[in-house]
Amino acid sequence: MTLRDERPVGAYDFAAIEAKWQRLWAERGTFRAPNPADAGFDRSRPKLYVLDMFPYPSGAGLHVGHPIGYCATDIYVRYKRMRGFNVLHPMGYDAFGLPAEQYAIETGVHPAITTRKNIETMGRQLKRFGFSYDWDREIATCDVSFYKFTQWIFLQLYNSWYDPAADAARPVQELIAKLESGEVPPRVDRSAAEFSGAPGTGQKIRPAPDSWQHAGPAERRQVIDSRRLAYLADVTVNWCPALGTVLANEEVTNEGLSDRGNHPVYRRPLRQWMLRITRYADRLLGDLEGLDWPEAIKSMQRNWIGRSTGADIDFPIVPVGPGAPTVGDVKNRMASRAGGFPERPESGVIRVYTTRPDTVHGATYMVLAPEHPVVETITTAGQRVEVDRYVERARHRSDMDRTTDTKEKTGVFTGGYAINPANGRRIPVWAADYVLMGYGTGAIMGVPGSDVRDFAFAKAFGLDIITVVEPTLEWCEEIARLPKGTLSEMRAAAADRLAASMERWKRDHAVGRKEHVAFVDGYLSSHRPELGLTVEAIQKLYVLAPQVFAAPFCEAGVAVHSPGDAVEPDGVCDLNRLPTETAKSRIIEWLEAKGLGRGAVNYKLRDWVFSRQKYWGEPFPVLHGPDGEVVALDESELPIELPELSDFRPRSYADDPHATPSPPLTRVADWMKVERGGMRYTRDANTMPQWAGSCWYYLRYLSPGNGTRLCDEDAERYWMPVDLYVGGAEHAVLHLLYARFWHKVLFDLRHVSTAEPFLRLVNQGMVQAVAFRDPSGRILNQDHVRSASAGKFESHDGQSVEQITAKMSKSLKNTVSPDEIIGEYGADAFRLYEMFMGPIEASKPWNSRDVPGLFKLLQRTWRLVVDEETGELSPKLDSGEPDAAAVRRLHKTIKSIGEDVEALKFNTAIAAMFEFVNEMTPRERRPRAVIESFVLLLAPFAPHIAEELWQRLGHGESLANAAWPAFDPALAKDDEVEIAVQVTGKVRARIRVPVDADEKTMESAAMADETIRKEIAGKTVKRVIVVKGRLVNIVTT
RNA sequence: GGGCGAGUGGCGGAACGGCAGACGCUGGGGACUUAAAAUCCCCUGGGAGUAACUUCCCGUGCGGGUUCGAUUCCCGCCUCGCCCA
Repeated sequence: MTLRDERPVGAYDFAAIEAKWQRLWAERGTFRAPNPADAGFDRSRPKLYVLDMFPYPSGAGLHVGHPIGYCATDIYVRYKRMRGFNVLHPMGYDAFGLPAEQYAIETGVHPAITTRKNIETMGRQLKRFGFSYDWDREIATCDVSFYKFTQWIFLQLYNSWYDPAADAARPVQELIAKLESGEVPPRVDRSAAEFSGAPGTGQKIRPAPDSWQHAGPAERRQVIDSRRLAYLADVTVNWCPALGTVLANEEVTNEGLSDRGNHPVYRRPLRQWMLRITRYADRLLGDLEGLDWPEAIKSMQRNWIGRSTGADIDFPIVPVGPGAPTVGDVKNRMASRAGGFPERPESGVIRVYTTRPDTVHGATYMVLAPEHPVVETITTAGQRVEVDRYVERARHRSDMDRTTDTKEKTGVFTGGYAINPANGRRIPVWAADYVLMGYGTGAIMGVPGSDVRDFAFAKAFGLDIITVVEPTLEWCEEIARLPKGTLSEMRAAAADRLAASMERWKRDHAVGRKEHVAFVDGYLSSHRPELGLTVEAIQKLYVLAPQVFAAPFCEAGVAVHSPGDAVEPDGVCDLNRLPTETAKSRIIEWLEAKGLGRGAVNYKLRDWVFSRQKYWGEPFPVLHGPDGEVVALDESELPIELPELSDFRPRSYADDPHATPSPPLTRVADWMKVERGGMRYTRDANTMPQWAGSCWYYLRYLSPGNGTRLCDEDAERYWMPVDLYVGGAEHAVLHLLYARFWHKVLFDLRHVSTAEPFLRLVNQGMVQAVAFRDPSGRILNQDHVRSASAGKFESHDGQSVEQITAKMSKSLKNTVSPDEIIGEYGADAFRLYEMFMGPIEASKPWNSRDVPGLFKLLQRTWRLVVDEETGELSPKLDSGEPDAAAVRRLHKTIKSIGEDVEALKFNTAIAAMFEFVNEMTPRERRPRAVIESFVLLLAPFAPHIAEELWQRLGHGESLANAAWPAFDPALAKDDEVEIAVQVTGKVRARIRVPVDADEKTMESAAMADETIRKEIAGKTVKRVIVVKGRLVNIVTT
């Protein structure tokens, strides 16, 4: 006989109840949200758009971590519906992407089929939770009806340019008009991405035409194409010939091999679609201010955008070879830059970007990224072999690896020299991979006295180090503080170390630096270890001999040696004794006046590489012409459907770094070839990255059936922006930044009405797993552990084990499927437990042992209403006038739950429910009106049982739209409260006073208490602090 | 290395600068039962003392500070997590 058969007829049968109400909600369309134009729409109600980050439909199904955010938003929207809001709460699938394609390669099953199947499975799982989504609005990004508009948005990007005058994206037609009128000069806008330096891949950049009128069609096209928000460029990518694809940085190991398969990866330029997100950097940065997002996410985005201010400076290259101009000629040419600072660096100069132009006098060398085009031309015959070898090796290293400063610095001297424009000094030009082509101009001025990496580089290769910023005394104090030992030991060690390195330095650098040598000698004689190292001595030492230090001073200070003592006096910019900020603006003024440089803003943010050499994604709606020209398709030609393909494998090129990748789509020959107007075109064989669909899916929910527009205009104006967006913090940067970017483009082009898509963002925490560790360090899953006594656990073989928190993972066998929990306790109990675990933003461990507690709450609620033996309403329900105590408890509960749900503090809201049920359970008479109100309070959290109880209590309508119980503060108020009486901060007594007793009354009641009288006897009362309704603190001497 | 966040009973966690540990789990005791399960009630931070308690002491990672009063605010340190490098 099973347990189930023994249960009384009226027992809480969650399985039947949940199935019944899920069916009824679907049949009745309870959660259908009408759009403004639809029947049944009520404009008098306020709107609320609550969005969950949609899932990728993986074959593995959900584990208990996934739905935690969905539970939270469902409670919130169910509550808001009861408060009279029109709620939009949709769900869909992020269905294009790599895992499906990977699976297809392994099994040969078409990704469309597996994806469809996974969506069905996941949909079934999601529906078991009883979420109140409007399922009529379900979308999947891989549906043609959806990606038609992803392609449409791409066309919008392609057909737009960023108009600096409007500070917005505008149609390309406007650019053409401005070019024709001469308002905009016919300049080719080359991006840093395109300026990748490796020759021979892309189109030749033609020189800018003198005027639009005289430009030929190809020149005109280039001017326009170079301004589009979507453009083709040769960018440096991680090319893995063996896998036949380009890899993301995360997919490349530190050794420069592919994450999967350990194949060599090469950094090489490849022609890719790029999106000009960098034009939006300032707006993406500025508009963060108005968003109600977690500070951590905002700062991650700020960090990612990485705006910095500084200057671009041109360093002329010292010419070599017979008949070359002299250094003097070059200086003269630079001095006569009457036309100001050129927009693009002319040949013969190296342009750098620096955030510290004030330190330019301290630039003692230059470094070019190995990919920099000047490396090719500046390298002297003698250095050629070494440079080529170095450049080749650098191609294998990832950016991450190259810039990690724990690694030894590498580099090679090119043999060439440049001239420091600030002081006329000749300085060597190096190539080194710690400089990246993608940041700034791909070249830097080396200022070892003021930059950590330059300092390490200069030390490693014996380059000059000059201090141009005097360190602050605070910094010198830090330096004087050494880790261990007594003060005198520390000083002795510091002095010995300094003395030793100074001796070395004296040997190497004595010539021509009399002052320095004199100082060092003086220092050694007067600051022997026993005398100690003063902070002032350290400061002076750094100014004169920075090379003896372990690290440079890189903060703001006061300029020195700017210029130093050995330069030509005429026309230099004197920065000495200026604080860093003033020095920066002074030198920028000077550089701009001379045409040698200009103030500049730089971003870490790069333009977005938008092509993938994959099959399972959105095809690009463009054609490539025979001359390399791009023809964007007309909107009316959309969608461009992804063609059928049976072999998804990318073509492998063994280990040929120069092979051209051929994405899977190139194999669909008849699809690739297009003929129109007698001309032969080919399609673009790349597809869009997985981010594309998720960049705008929230707009498609607004009217998923619309076949002609991405969304209805009036629906967009009504529902947008998203009021609350809930999802994991792992999307903090990429998804949320890309989506904001697309949204702003659509906003500029007047397709949407708000500048930002997501007003409020909440990140749910991760769900971890409870695990146990035995004395040998083995991790056990909780099925192999039993609890021995309070807090003590032991394994089945009797060893005592320790409870720990671990990641939920398949390998540890500690994943929990929601299906198991729902099967045993029901969806309502599951939802309650997920929310009771702790604050929504916190990561916390799942503990299945705790679930029955929430199940019991529901059972006890059930028994408040239903007599289990008979299945009838409980005879203890009392239809008479509710008593004051019950009413008071009810109103306290209304207040707690209401406030907590508004603040998304669901764990404490559930605690209030426990308190209510604990108080009602022992009662012989339970006021029916009070219990009915409680059922409404429970409804957002445990909707199935609440609907069932509501119905049994005689209500014909669903409570989904019933009014939330009104809170009356007067009814929630207690008559008396217990307050604490402290004597000098220590609680000595607790007394009861009327709830609105004033300060005087409270004080005299406290003074009247016997223990307090004894406590303060013989002491002088200095002061009495009274906090109304809380405590009295008597301060005695 | 830098930035951000977090450290509270055996566990998950509560606490507008005002009685630390709400609420749940675990554990203990009791009622009901022939018995068990279920259910209901009571206790459950540590220590000390008492015949009884309306007793005392300690306690929110560590060390300081501000305050009548600090889990909460400020400074320094330690540990863990996340992001960036």
